[in-house]
Amino acid sequence: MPATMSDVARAAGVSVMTVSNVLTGRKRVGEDTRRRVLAAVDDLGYELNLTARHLRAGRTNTVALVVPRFDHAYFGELAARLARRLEASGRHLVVEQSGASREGELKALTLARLHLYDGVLLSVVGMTPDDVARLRTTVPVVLLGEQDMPDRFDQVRMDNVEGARLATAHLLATGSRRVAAVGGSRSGRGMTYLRTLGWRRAHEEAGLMADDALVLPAGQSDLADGREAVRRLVAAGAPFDGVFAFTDTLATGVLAGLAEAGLRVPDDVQVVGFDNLDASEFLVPALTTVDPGHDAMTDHALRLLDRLIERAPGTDPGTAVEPEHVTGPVSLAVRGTTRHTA
Amino acid sequence: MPATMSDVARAAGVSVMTVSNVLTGRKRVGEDTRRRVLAAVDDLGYELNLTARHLRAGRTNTVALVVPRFDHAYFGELAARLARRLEASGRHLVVEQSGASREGELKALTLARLHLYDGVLLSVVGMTPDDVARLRTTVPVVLLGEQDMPDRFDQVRMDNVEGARLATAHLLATGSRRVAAVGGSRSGRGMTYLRTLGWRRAHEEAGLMADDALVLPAGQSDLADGREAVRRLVAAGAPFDGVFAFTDTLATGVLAGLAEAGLRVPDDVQVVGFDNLDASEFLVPALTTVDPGHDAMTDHALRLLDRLIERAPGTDPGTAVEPEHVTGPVSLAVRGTTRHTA
DNA sequence: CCATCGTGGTGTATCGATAAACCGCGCTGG
DNA sequence: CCAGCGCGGTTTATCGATACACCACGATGG
Repeated sequence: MPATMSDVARAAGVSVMTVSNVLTGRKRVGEDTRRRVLAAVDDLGYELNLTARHLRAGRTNTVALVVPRFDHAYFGELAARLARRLEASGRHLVVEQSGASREGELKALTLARLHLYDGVLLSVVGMTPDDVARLRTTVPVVLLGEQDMPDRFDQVRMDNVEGARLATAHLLATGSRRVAAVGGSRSGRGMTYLRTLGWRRAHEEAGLMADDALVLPAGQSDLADGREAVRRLVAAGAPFDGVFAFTDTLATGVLAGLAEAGLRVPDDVQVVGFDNLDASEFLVPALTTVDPGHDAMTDHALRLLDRLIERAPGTDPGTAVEPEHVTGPVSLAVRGTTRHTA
Repeated sequence: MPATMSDVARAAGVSVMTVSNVLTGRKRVGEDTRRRVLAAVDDLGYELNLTARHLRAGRTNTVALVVPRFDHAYFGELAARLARRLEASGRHLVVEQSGASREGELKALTLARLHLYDGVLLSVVGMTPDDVARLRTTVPVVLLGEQDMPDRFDQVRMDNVEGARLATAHLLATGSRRVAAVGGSRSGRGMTYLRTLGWRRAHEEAGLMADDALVLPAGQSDLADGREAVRRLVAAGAPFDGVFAFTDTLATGVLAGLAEAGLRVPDDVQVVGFDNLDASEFLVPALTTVDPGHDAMTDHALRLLDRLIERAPGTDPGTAVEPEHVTGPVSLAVRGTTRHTA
């Protein structure tokens, strides 16, 4: 039975409102009364109930980040960056998991869990643009999706096609001729499709033919999938001298697979990843990878979210801000898994 | 202006309570009325306000995990495991970050409490036993700390000393004679101290002398710290033929440092980590590491938390459950960074 | 033939904090 | 001499959902 505000009020011989005022400092309170209240608070071990405050005030100073999975390094780093920024503005980040499934994401959204937060950053993976379009929520939401989502929402994306093109072009420019696309897929609209597109485009630009047999899909376990992809390539006897792995985690698995197969990196096979995770620089050899401009994306996401949150009080549909779709700048971090020349 | 329950009630021509009953299914409602209500809900795009429900019900079906940092693989994996278990019992996990500092942990705990989570799993790092002892909380809390905390709280720990002893003993048994302790510290009570203790103990048991000069502290950035430790060892010209890194992340950095220095693993230098992260198996060579019995720890933590949550309604101090301190079983996952024989 | 029960609903108090209105009181200025 | 005001509070209404008591009405049973 936690102490409530009126317990404190009674103990201090004042009204609840006075206790509230002392605690929030929103109104002047006599020094004497103030001390009595604080003493009572201390005495009863009282703690403010944020739920109640939220109900009344409509603000939580808390932003949620909904990610597909807790155990993906990319999202961990994303969360850390966001938390740092939010902390600076006196706010708070909590992370929730959607389970990387369409159902999970929908549940995370419709379950009205959203109302617990001032705003939500939603990493869309499983949901289709249609699902998103159907969302009826009044809570400020910014999508961190990979694919292009309906205009109704703000969205921050990576430039998947360009990043993939950069990665593949670099492999081709440094001498690789048969570049596998690990994590790719020939259909859909998601990240995998877009990066496959970039991979294809780089081939075209180099006047080369992309071989669809080198497109290897990934499943749920990136590390194992990356290794498995190499195993399959080797088993199939398909010649390959380069790998564009669609995430750094997949690339890590790929490196393991190559080592297992006795293939040297970058001498026999060059490898490029995507994400530029903290750990990638420390792999042996250090991973060449696409840097999706983390900081720029973080900045954009928070700017868009704040814009929505500011507007919230009025919520005048007339003055509705025009949703923005921004795309981060990509670049290539060249390291040890690729050669410097052909 | 989001639609409220009474908006729905008005639209459907029923009372608020009936709407509530339809939505929660807690009471029987006539099929006809039910349909009208659902239609109105759909029509107005109504979303349940969890904040209000929580305020009234006093339950959230949500458990919070407070970790030092979002961007540490260990905590990501921990969160994923916990979420999986909680999901199975119809509950929900949210993750918060404390910033690895004493203040951060205290603040996070306060916030967590205020948010009316049903329970909190707190990864203690910065707080001292004294801080913990001072905590006055009515919310179910289970500590996931490294060091031993006051009896008043349930706590799940790794067997740090034994794990470190195992790791070091393995290095010594397979021929290493000068084993660096990367991430170690000669004082304090925390994880670093305990693992240093295990490192020392293994030496004693082998009748060898542990050299304090081989204890290298780590800072905030494990990956860089691991690499830096090797650089320092090499620069100092201190001979060493084994490394016990206090986390797998440090070990990853160590491997990078060794590669940079042209030292072969495991031929010139053997390496053992601690944590058995998912990625560790995929490093090249695959990392030998201490497995802290993740599943057992998860099970224990949730069992203890549930016990506290069950008891919560009554909260009779007389029937208070006796707090438990459990320690997970550690074992060694032997892989490629160590040899099989001396 | 009346007491009892089940069905499908309604009314009201309540969770804890807070915004806004209000209220004595002593002081000041015109 | 009185309107006006700053100070230090108190009262009241409210946020949105839900627990609980209650009620009308028809069916059931002994």
